Amino acid sequence: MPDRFATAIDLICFTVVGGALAVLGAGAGRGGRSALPWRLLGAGEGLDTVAARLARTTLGRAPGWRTQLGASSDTSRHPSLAPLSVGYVAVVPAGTDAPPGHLWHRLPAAGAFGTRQQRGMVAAIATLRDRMDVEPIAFRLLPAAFTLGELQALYELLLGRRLHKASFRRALQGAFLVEPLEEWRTEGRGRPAQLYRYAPRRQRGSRPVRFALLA
Amino acid sequence: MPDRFATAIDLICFTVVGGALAVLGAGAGRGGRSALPWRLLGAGEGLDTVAARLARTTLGRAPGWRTQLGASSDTSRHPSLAPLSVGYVAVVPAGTDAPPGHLWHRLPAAGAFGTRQQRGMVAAIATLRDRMDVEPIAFRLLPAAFTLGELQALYELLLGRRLHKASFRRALQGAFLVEPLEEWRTEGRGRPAQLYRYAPRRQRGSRPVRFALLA
DNA sequence: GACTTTAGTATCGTGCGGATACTAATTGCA
DNA sequence: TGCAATTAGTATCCGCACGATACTAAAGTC
Repeated sequence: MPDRFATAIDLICFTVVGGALAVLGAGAGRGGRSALPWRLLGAGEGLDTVAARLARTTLGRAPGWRTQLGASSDTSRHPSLAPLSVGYVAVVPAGTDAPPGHLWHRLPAAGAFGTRQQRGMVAAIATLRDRMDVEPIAFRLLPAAFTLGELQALYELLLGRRLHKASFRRALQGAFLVEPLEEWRTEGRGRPAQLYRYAPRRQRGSRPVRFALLA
Repeated sequence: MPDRFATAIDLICFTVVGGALAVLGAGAGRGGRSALPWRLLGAGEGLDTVAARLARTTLGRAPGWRTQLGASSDTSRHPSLAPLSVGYVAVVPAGTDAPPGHLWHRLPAAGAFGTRQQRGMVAAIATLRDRMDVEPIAFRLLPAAFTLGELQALYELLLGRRLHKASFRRALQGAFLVEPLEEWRTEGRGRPAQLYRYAPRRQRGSRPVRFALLA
């Protein structure tokens, strides 16, 4: 008879709030400790299925993107007391309200979470950064219509460094990922910015561009 | 009382045999089915600890590199009957003998493994390919001393495409990853190739080179 | 000794990415 | 109403990394 373990699914859900990444915390009032949303795995349930349901019921909507981070054995204590946990990252567009009983914690959320969960967040952001060149993570963190300035700012946020405007746009154009709308948005002063939408057309001559390499 | 699950650790261990990747299978005789080495997680054990021990006891030595792939809930049946499994990838240098009761299966090992395990191998190779630019995976798949031709052939094997010799060497030089030995190896006909060893010196001016981008 | 084979290097051209500077369109203010 | 300031977006130039090609070097083979 082998050992058996309770298994928790953790959700690390990011959005953008005021130009910074923010992570969804459950049950925190003012200044108090927060925790990642989680759910125990039930018999006969698949990991991805449970993670998808956890995200959907927590947020009230399906996240724009989601993937598994990996499994960890919690020598330090998981809130559920489960010795095994499987982490999932998800993203929702900027502007998504935190569901009732939850809060967006802008990073670095030094005080709000335990150190174990903060380590998970670091790994989660690394995953976002690693995969954003090949998956539409940045676009899922933005509303359907966005300006190229917002898109670049998001890339800079995830990559942790400034990008060159002309190079960014050249690369973006070469990748055939976005489509301009006949719509402009004026943001205070300055020339209005044209809005774009994510419309990837993988076509002949669309060379793959690794934005992460741009300066 | 939450549901509890037996949990298996799977080991996907690669080496190079005759210019092709090979994966370690347990218990296969001639032509028979093979299975990945695995071990059930015990109470109070950490995932990484168990994976390291599984690799060490299976191979008789610590692998040159190892990392977690992720967790999966086995709707199709795991050999251990555990409903949960956590996969690990590892590599050992070319020339490592298969331990007693095990065999190296050169890829594509179409017949030897079940489809579930073959999917894991595909994911494992994708992980190797994704991380080989930032972790010394290729060097752990080679003996301590190797020729640049062998190194390039290994990169080509993992990336699945030919690389340009001069570009590869230029990039390698710029990365300060290897050090020439005062030793040459003659391989049948042709000029002998100088041997090198992995000796990374992260120093001023060692620009990071993404070999995966080379043609 | 000529040919073949493999290792390794040099040279050149092209194209991408970064710097810089420019145009465009709006707000704020005198 | 016009000018400065601000932000969006583009054009031009240039350096350099990469790929192509051709070369040299050192061994085996006939």
